Amino acid sequence: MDGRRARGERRRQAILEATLRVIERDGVAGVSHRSVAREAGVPTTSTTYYFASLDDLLIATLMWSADKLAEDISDLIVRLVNAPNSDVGAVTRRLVDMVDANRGRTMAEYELYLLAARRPELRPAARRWLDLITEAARPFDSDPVAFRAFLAAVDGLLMQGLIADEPPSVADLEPVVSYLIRPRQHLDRLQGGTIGE
Amino acid sequence: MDGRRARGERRRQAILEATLRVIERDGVAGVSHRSVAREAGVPTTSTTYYFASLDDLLIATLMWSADKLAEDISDLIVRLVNAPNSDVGAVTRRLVDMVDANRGRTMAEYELYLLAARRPELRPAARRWLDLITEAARPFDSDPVAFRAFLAAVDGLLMQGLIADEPPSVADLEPVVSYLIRPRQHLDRLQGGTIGE
DNA sequence: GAACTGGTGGGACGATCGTCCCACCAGTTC
DNA sequence: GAACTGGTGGGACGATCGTCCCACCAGTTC
Repeated sequence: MDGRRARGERRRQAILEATLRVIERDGVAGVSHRSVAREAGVPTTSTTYYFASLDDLLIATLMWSADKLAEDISDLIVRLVNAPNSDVGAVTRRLVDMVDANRGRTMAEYELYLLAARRPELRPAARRWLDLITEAARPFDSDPVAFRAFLAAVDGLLMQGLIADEPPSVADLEPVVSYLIRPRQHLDRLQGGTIGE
Repeated sequence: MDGRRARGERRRQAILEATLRVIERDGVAGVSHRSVAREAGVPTTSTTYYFASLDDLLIATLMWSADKLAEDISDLIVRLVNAPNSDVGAVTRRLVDMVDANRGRTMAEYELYLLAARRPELRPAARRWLDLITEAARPFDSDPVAFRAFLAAVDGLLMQGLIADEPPSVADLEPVVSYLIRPRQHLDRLQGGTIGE
């Protein structure tokens, strides 16, 4: 193994990670060769050495980041699909975590969405988690329509959580998540309850 | 009325409209004093005359745009809440329209979301339509949890529609929208159906 | 019609940007 | 150890950026 190549590969990775940190902190707008180089502690020319253009750097970073996140999230959802009665709380806690502790990460993800809306080549990366989950859930899923609604609502809850004055709590989100996962149970409970429709 | 002021007000408005066109076409990243001035057909200095900084221009544009959109959308949803059995199709068509014919407009709206996630002063504008609808729907709404799920899913369907390879059709979305609006009916139909759970 | 004032628009400033050039270093190959 | 090669990093280029200065125009006020 060529030691030069190995160190090069490490530096390339360091640049990707630095770029993601810049995006989390300042958004895609804050990414420039110089800002990334400063963050990574490398000379300005390194970023052009490893990535043909700033655009390439941005795309590489967002794809890499989306890949990490997709595997991360889909694990959670697949587990849920396999055992829907197990733990609504786990999903809710994960969502809260994404708009609170991992807020920067989630914003970066939606920066990617928006970029992908304008650039077709980024769309597969942006849809990665949706595709993974949909594929994994297919054999277990008896109600694809309700499942699509659930996936859409997850995106919406996250986006709306990002623009709330303060991040929603588990108690805020749990009823909604529970309804989305077990709608029948929710509706039955409501019917036996008060107002009705 | 001072004719100078009147013309000034018109030019101010023209700058706002030009800025929105630039955002729709190239995103927030494409907005600069020069690009907006070129789009509006005014000298570069006009934009700084009417807006103290580029940031002010951006914020003013997004707030104005969000206001327009909020009233537009909330009309539709309020009508729906008042008569839920009337026309699921109207809502679906509106959603399809937002990711197809009015795609640029919708992307601009989500640029605002993302900016608002980073800047608290923009959040009221970004939440405008959510707040309007929630307020208007309150007296008629017997299931706030399902309603929140519906609103989240609308955001998610729009975002996911923007990153689809081609915009979803009415036929694609109608089942999901129908389920979100009349979940009980959907579930009952499913139970009498095939696989069941 | 003179003084005032809201708006106009050309031109410039320093800063930052993406990108490239090029001399050089440090491992690798033979 | 000489030739090669992957990577390094300082420095510069033209372009574009936000913002400001300032002479001026055109309605308004008296």
